[in-house]
Amino acid sequence: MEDGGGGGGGGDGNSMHLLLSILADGEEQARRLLGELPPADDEGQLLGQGPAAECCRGVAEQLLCTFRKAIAVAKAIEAAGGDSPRSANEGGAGMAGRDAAQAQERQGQGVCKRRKGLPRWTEKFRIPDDANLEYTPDDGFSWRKYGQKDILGAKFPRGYYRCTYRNAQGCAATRQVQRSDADLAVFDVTYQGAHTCLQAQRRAAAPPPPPDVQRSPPALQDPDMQLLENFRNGLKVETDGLPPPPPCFHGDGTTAFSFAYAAAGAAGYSPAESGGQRLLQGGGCFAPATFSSPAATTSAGPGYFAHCTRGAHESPELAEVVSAATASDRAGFDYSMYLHQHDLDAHLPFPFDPMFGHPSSHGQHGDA
DNA sequence: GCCATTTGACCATA
DNA sequence: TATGGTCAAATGGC
Repeated sequence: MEDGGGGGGGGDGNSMHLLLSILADGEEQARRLLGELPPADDEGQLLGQGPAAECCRGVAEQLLCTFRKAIAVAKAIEAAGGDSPRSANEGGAGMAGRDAAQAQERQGQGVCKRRKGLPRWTEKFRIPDDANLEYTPDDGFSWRKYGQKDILGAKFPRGYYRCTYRNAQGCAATRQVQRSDADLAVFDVTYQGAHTCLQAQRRAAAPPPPPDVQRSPPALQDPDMQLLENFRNGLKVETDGLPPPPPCFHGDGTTAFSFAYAAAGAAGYSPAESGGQRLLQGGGCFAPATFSSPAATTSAGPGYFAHCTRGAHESPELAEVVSAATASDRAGFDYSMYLHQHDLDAHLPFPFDPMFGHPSSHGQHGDA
């Protein structure tokens, strides 16, 4: 399934269309069922009916809602998987001239030259004004620099870092640090792969930081967060090639970047608007670009911002993740993290809010 | 001696 | 073929 999953492109597209067709059918039937039931009053009580009918209506509504969610997820997956790059795990297969250990390592870690199989997101760090030119963003993790390269069209070279514990603990996390051309005080830091090393575990075990200095890394130890992460992985979002979005102005006049409209373009999906943006203060703070909703997004201060461009590509786990996601509705899976109204309205012929339940609950994933 | 950084080369991808 | 990402030898600091 994984590589054959390589069929990821065309064959899966047909399957997805079939799936969408089935789901649409189910949705229609649920809708009809709902239509057959007497309407409810403002308080949800069925007019002139007993508890049984009320229960039926509730179930029918739930059914309709479930179908809508499933359709939305399927559409998002379909869109995200359209280009279906090969799985990173395939990277090692075609390699020649490298020793077996390297090939094995790459396969094992899902690493290929462009590491497409790993979750990828970009954050922005604003360094303190008094920082020297050698300053590099410190997210609290220990990184080892393994390369630097001049990037076409960029004034400053890009530094390549990997987790210090890559060898010792097999942590596949890497990051790329590049100073912004537009603002010397700003670094674009692209993370790829979550930390699986002990420092991530220590962080996970540590008491939560104050909301304005969120330091939890993308190493998602929490199963729910991992689920979210994995699901994100299947929803590719790229900002490359897009015109710069309008800046977001903070109250104090400073400017933060907004990458809200990542090119989910083809995917019709743009997560960053709410999913990834987080503003934090000053260099050294880590912006996990986690999955807070707009409501939960904190703006701890000017000058530091992060956005999430989960560029992960579909992964073999996606199906499993989606399955878990769709099945874990009661478990609090918040689809809105991934599927935003803007993104799906164009695809879905139904109102969106009901679809994701209670809007007020959005973004409260981390509240518990 | 160990570890991190630098840097040129290699290789995969687009 | 150009470009980006990674490797690994060389180098330097502790």
